[in-house]
Amino acid sequence: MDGATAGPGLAEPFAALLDQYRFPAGYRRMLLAAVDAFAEHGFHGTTTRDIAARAGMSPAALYAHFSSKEELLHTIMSSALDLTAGMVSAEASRQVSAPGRLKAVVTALSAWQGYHFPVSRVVLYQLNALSAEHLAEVAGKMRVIDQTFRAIIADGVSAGDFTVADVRATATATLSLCLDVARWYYPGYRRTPQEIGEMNARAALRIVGVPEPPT
Amino acid sequence: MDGATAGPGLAEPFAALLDQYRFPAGYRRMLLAAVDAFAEHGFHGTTTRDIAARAGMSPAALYAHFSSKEELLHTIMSSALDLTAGMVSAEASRQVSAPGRLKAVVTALSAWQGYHFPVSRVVLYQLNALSAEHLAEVAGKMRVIDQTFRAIIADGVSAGDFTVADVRATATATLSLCLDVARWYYPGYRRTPQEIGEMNARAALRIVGVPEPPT
DNA sequence: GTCTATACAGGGATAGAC
DNA sequence: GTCTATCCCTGTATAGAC
Repeated sequence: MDGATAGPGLAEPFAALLDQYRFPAGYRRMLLAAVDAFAEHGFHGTTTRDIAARAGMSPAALYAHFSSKEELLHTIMSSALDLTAGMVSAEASRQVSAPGRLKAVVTALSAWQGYHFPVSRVVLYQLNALSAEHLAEVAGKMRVIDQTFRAIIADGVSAGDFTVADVRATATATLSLCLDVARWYYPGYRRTPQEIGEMNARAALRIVGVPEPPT
Repeated sequence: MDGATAGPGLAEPFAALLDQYRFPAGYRRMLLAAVDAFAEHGFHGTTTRDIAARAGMSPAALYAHFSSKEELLHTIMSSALDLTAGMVSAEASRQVSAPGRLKAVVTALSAWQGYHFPVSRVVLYQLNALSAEHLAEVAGKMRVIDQTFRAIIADGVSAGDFTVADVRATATATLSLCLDVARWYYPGYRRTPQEIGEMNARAALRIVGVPEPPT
């Protein structure tokens, strides 16, 4: 339980994205400290004292901003998923062809999972620490991303670009490529998140039966 | 924290595999109860009282078999990984060609991750609850599986069967397909673990540039 | 909105009988 | 090897001052 006191932390790239929310300073410090702590030790393995110490504040300061540790977790997941889903939707609409859209979303989401691996780990692996209500809400946000993948693959099949036996299963497989990056990626890995994204896009296109990527 | 008292639990398929270890009855019940509890709530979210209740024993009975909760976790991971790595090696040696071996290991490992999803979740997502020594040992066992995948892909490239840009990255991608099954699979899913394995094998072969699976 | 101090429940582990 | 009883620390959350 070392935990760097204050300082940026591994969630620094995520911090930049939070700017658009205009959160109060203390609230924001606490939130980012919690992302790093939850990613390292999990929700139940993290104490409110640890979060507060990383944020450079007293344990009680947490409750000026959040009613409970669980609400803090929910805020992290909810904002992270809004940003992720928005990014995926934006990437999907930057191209028209199904191969172009699949390449764009797999590249971007894979890179995102590496670049933002602390918060992505929290989102993927701390779901069952949420209350039933919060879990249902968060699961709904995740479903939006899944449906984007399904729609792209279904379109590619309709257009005759893709050859797949099962649209839903293929969406799951291509999503697995992207999401699993958050599990194994670590800073200093020999490839950048962007490079990982490009290789995964190539793999995803092969999975749907497109041997060479579109330009 | 409901938790079915005693009874088989979702780790029942794993229980059958443990027979070869000839563990004492109480030890075995405690171990299986812990698999279900850790898979549901995580290591830190599980109490020794919860484990004992699921096993139908008193909290103190745990310490007749394990010196600590962490040692119990380590025992689960270590035995599960031995069984998994053994299964993967056996599948890899049942075929001679690289395409045949890749198909065999991806099918078997994907099905395994679905069939044994509780223990697989514990192995994949509770690693940082281990002591440094235990983590190093467990990571070594995981590396064996990764190297099996790398060897198959390298062989396929050498033999001219596969066309990949990066052997290690391709091993990671095909492994992601298999391992991520443990994250999203749930009992009652519309496809059986075996069917998931077969679809993932098809996807993995496409990733390495084999358009149609070998028979 | 931040602090110090603290209430109070919960959890890992042990003692000692059977 | 299993039980009952319990120790004692840790952790979430609150009270109340500034």
